[in-house]
Amino acid sequence: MSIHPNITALTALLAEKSRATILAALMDGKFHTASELAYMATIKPQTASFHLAKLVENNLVISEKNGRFRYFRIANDKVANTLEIFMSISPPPEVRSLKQSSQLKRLENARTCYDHLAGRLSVKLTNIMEEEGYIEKSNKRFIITTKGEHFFKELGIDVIALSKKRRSFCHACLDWSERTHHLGGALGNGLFERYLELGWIESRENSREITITTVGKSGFRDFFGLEHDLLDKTK
Amino acid sequence: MSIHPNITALTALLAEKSRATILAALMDGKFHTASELAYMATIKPQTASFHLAKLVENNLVISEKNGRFRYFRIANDKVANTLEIFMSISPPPEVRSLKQSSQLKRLENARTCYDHLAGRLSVKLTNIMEEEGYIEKSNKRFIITTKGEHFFKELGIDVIALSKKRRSFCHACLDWSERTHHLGGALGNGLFERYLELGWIESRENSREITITTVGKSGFRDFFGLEHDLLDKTK
DNA sequence: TATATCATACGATACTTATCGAAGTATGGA
DNA sequence: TCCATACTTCGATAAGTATCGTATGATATA
Repeated sequence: MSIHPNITALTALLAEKSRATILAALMDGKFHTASELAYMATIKPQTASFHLAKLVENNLVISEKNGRFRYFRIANDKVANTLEIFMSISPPPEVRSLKQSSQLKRLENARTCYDHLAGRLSVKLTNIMEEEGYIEKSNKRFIITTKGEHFFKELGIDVIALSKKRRSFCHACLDWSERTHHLGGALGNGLFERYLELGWIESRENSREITITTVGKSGFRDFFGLEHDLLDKTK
Repeated sequence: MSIHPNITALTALLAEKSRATILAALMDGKFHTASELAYMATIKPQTASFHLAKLVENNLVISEKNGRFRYFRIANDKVANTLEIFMSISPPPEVRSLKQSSQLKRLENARTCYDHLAGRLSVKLTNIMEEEGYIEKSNKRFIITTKGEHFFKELGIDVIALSKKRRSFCHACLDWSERTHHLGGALGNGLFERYLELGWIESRENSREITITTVGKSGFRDFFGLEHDLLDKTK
């Protein structure tokens, strides 16, 4: 007898090309309409609807109705995290073009994980925050120090408002390209939104790719002491 | 377009009950015959053969012929590690009996991960070795210190012989019940074999479960300073 | 009110694949 | 040499399911 025979329940959902494509598309953390997802997976809307119903039924995806549109999104950060794991485990696609290769590199450098930053940039920033004593790792989460409270306030983040949100506040999220932790949860999301607001990073349409702007380079250097050269070098 | 659409290749193999059962059975790191696996998955030998061929074809499993028997085993520690992840992600089975519940607890306490120790015991030992300065974590692996070389020699482990094996020597293996790292690779395997040899632990037939003997309790206390009480308490 | 758009429901179809019986191959022992 | 055992190959079958055409319901716009 096996120990965890339930593997099939989850994997069966991912073992289908169309569903996998839909989920991968949703991994940018944004809402998408059914037609949009159908187009991305190159299937008819009925088929997408069929798959989305299954994903909703199994609590991987939630939907929100708005007028005649229905918007779909990954259900929660736990699901997003699990999908990140699956993606990192699965063999990377054969690199056919130079374009694809550099796209992969950029993804490893900085990408979204559901609703916060992931990749090399995210891990670096998290490490710096830990070294500087803004946050401390405790068990499987981070806690904010008083020094950290000042830092986040200066950055323009309302820590108190964030902590009131009904979700894990300061979650240590496993980063799968870097094989270590980065900051997730409400604070991770708050930081991500703030970077966008400040124009430090830019999120591209229909992609999880994140680009660091010139303003961002200065910002991350001034606030975090992050030398941007570090990011370009692999390991 | 998705980034890693190859998820399907792996998940499709795991999405099938019989194959999942076979793989789970093989996760004890030992060789098993085709008939044995067929029996465990409650399918006919032909069907098992069919599945095993697929698993071999996709490099998840390797086979070795010995007389009229054919022995199957997980291909390598990377595959084993990946399967560990899948198992930890998938929802645990509903606990129906007291027996099953205590079995689960014992598995979380100490089990095999392919060919080395995993679970609470393994993580504790790894932490101690790191704190005592026998090993140091560097990037995604461990390195042995000179102090550590003495320690392992005293334990009766030939570090030099192990380092000559053509496999990752001192791999930091992610532990999925504990959500942190434990020691894998050739050294992890060497330690595991040595514990068995010393009679500190016992491996049960057809199970990944590991039990710590009375001799083992003293051994782990004397050599590692591990108080066995620590293991019984959850977190 | 009429019409176009978005999404879902239903039914038919075609494709995939897990399963097993029957037959075939390889090996070891009597 | 003969037979039992272990495993694989082949072919047939049955079950599951992804897909799409058609139709229906809901909503926005004109």
